[in-house]
Amino acid sequence: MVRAVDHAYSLIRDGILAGRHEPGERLGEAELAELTETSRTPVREALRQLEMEGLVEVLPHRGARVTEWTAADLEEIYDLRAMLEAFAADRAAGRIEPKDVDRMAELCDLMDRAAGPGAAQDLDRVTECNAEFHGLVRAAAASTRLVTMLNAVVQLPLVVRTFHRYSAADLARSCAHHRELVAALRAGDGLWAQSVMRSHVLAAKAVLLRSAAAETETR
Amino acid sequence: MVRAVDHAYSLIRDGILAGRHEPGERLGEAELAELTETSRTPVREALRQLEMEGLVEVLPHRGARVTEWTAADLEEIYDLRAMLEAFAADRAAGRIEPKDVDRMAELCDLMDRAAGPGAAQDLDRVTECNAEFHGLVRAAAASTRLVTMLNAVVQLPLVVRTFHRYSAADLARSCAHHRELVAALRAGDGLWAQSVMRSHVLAAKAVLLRSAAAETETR
DNA sequence: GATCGCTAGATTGCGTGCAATCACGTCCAG
DNA sequence: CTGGACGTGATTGCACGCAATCTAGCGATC
Repeated sequence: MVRAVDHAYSLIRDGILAGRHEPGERLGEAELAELTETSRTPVREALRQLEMEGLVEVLPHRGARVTEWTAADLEEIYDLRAMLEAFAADRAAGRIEPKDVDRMAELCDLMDRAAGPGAAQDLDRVTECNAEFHGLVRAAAASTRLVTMLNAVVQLPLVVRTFHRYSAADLARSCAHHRELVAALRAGDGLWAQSVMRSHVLAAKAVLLRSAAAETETR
Repeated sequence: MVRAVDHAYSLIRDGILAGRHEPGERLGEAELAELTETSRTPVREALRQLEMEGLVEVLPHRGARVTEWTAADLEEIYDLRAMLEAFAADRAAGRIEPKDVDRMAELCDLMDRAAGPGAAQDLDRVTECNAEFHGLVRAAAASTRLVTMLNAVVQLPLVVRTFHRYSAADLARSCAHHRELVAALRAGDGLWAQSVMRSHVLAAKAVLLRSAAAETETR
């Protein structure tokens, strides 16, 4: 059996990311303890951890709430992420192993297939491959602190189920970025890798803000 | 009375930063509970928080230790910090209030005086002013997540009492950077501010690595 | 003599009880 | 009818106890 803290942590975290807990919703310790089948102690520690990662906000004597994001927050987060991912790509270019680059190329193929139009399209699979792809870059950057920071900044926008907002053109551009990044890493060119990665994240930011604006329109 | 968690947190944190706890030293929960005059519960929460900030490492069932830093770690941290502080300076250039820029200019004068040679030199006072100076930049950047990340990355090197390693020339350059940053912010030029800030942090990194190398020599 | 296993002590992980604090509804005064 | 004080219920913050796990020291076996 794993530790109760980790169990509670991933259960609460997944609950937020999957949308089972609305932003702004109150998270009572007793309630979560029942949900995770543990006591309040591990729940409290898990909440502290989630607070550090920005997924929840806890106020003294007032409990925890799921963090709410404004459009300005999202913009800020994506700018931060663009910078951090670019930095990671730069470092990765000088350290990544050929076999990891090969795996990234494989993932590109998988994503191409899963992102293709028609009934076979499987956006959840794309999300999965995308996560592994970027995970390889971060791992190659070999910086524990950078990874921690990126985790904090990357998980948040997952709440909005990003790929479902992508148009066919957006998806195509994203795949092109991935392939170009593989080329840059294979060439060991940090400046190139960094630049592609920045474009990649800023393009994602544009998609998100566009579709967020569209949502506001229709209300 | 403030919360026991905060009390324990700052006490342990200060203890590490002031060098009362050696890197690698084991931090027992019972021991810390006695030290902070609370029970193990708030100590545990404080340790979790410190782990997130990278000051301690906790292993399951094996307790917490003060984090040890290698030269490669320090280099990595300063590169990260250079990037984050530069980003903050860029954002600050577009948002900072004139009165805050004025205060920064004042702080430059104070630092000049405290850093001057002779018996009146007061490096702790320089450290203090320096902290307020950079704090104003970060506050003006208006990004809670960025501030969190910077705190995590800035506190760590404080362990090594940075300014005491500065030569007269280093100090002079640092002051020049500060004045230039004030000019860039007053001009509202984000690119300039960003560039100066990057230089400033990378210069600090060079000082640190140089003096760390010298220490290794003499051993 | 070295390595492995075992036992004892110590330490962490977790559950639970109690006091402090907060939110909310009610009552009273203006 | 509105504003404020008060009381009650619910929730968090903290202390403590017990069980699970780890570390260290000792003895046995190869």
